[in-house]
Amino acid sequence: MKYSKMLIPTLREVPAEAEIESHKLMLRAGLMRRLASGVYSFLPLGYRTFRKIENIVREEMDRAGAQELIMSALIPAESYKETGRWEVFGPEMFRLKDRGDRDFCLGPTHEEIFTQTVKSGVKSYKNLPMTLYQIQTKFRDERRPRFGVMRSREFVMKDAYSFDADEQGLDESYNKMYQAYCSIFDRCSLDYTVVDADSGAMGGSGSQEFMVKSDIGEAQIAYCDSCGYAANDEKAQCLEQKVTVTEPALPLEEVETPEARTIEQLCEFFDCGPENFAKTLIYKADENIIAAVVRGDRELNETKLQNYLGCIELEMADDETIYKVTNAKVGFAGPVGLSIRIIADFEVKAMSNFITGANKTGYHIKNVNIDRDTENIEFLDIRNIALGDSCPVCHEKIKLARGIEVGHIFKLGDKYTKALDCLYLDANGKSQTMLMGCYGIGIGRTMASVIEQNYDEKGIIWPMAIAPYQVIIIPINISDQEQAAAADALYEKLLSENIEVLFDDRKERPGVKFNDAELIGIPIRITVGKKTGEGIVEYKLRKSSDMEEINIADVINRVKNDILKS
RNA sequence: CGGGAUGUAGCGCAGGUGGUAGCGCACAUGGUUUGGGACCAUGGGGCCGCAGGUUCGAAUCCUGUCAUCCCGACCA
Repeated sequence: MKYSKMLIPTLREVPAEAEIESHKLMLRAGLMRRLASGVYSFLPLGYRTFRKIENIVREEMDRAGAQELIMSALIPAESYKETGRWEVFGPEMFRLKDRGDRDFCLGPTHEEIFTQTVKSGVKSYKNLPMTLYQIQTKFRDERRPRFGVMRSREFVMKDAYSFDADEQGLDESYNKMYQAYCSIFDRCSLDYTVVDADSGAMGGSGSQEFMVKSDIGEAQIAYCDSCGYAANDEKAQCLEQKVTVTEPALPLEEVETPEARTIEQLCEFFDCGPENFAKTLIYKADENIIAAVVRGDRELNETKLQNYLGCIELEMADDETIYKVTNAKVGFAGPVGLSIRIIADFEVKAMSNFITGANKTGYHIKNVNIDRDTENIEFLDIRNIALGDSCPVCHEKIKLARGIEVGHIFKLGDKYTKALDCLYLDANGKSQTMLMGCYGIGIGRTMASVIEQNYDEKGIIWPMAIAPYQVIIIPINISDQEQAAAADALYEKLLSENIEVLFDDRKERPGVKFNDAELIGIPIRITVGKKTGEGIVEYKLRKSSDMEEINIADVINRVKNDILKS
């Protein structure tokens, strides 16, 4: 392709809308433009990479035996009403009505639609297992779209759904997808980690996320270098600590703490660290009010608590409710003398002579010992794992990192197939419910993650497999007959060898061309300059700082070689 | 949804005691240039987010509204 004919609106300056590197670079390199918050258009250069990622996904899905199809993004409400998700999705679903006032939505995910399709088309165990997928646009009206295409409201996702006769089959289908995902992300040159994820209150026997470690990631992951354990922090298990030091239990003492209600204020007031407190959080779990107690310096893990309680909704209680159950304003709740159900983290059991709220506005209690001072407390793991905690597998120190979720694989079991009566007849002619798995990859997010891991101060450094073009030819002076002719001949030659080449035929100064080539991240750069007469051109890889002069006749082989090697 | 900030040319920004708009880059034309974002000259481009209000007069002051971004909350 001739550069002069292409729409590549590179920007020198960073648009004010972008905060993170991948977002800035995607705008600066002319890969995409914003249309509305969380809605983006891909421009020609960006779309080439986008399609390459799609194709890698497609090839690996096909190789794993999955079949591609495409569903409508416009879906009638009935499809979601049967499983209750028309309500569950709430305002996150883009809803609309047709001229006859019938409810529709733009699909946020397609479990129901695939299940219906399989239900009507598959009747016998002989047709199972079956895995179907699509690469299609999803719509979610996110509360807060952010970081460009990382969290957008309209995004392309590959979503696959497997249907099996039994658990063993589901495991096999799941493992095939796991392998396919590894191949996909390997081919995209992504450095990723697979972590255990929470499978939600609705059951399911397993779920894993493919995470790209990055400071801008929205998920916290815990991992262990010595045994390889890795989990999303919603899932990462905190071990029950052995009680090692036991101070003699001191008598309870009520202390007036008029202006201290946060842990920070209390530390100052009592002149001690946050680990000497236990904080008591009042929650509304469906229709019940409960208290959750964790050490002062810990974070409550709502997912763990919700899974334990088995409730549909879990939210912090409002001030009024807190006053009703604790007899005190917010900030003075404590487990001692509290009459509602109390769930405490394991760690609280190991604490001695700690401080908690007194359930009396303006007062705290010192020297609390949970076993002595309270009863009927349920102890379990309800806190977030923290740096330096023990690995639940090998007991070494846990490390923390942030991650971008680029893929998620999930054993759904019979959640949807049961609700929608997706049945098959087994070998005995008996009706059985199919078991389902679902598997997603965000295409745009994957693209942004690759950039997040592959850039320098000059711009993007595309891995060969997904670069918009493999080679860029830069004639230093296009007005120079000899250079122009040599560059053009080289261009035609590369094209005839089916190499994807961008020919920078613009009448620009060399600096402009070099800077654009580096910004858009083309892996191989061939400069046709003053040694053209001697049959010499310059050859440089984007990812390396070495530049060498090679004979024009050797270029083709060199390029082919570098493409093969990558 | 709570907190914070910003809307002036394609991009980045200035202007602000009220008098109908400016800089850099980009763009167009001509010329000089040609190995790391050239120079000179000329030129095109703006309902100053939108709507009300105050005023003889509003980019500027007031009110409302919309949009965008950041932090948080929430969430397949």
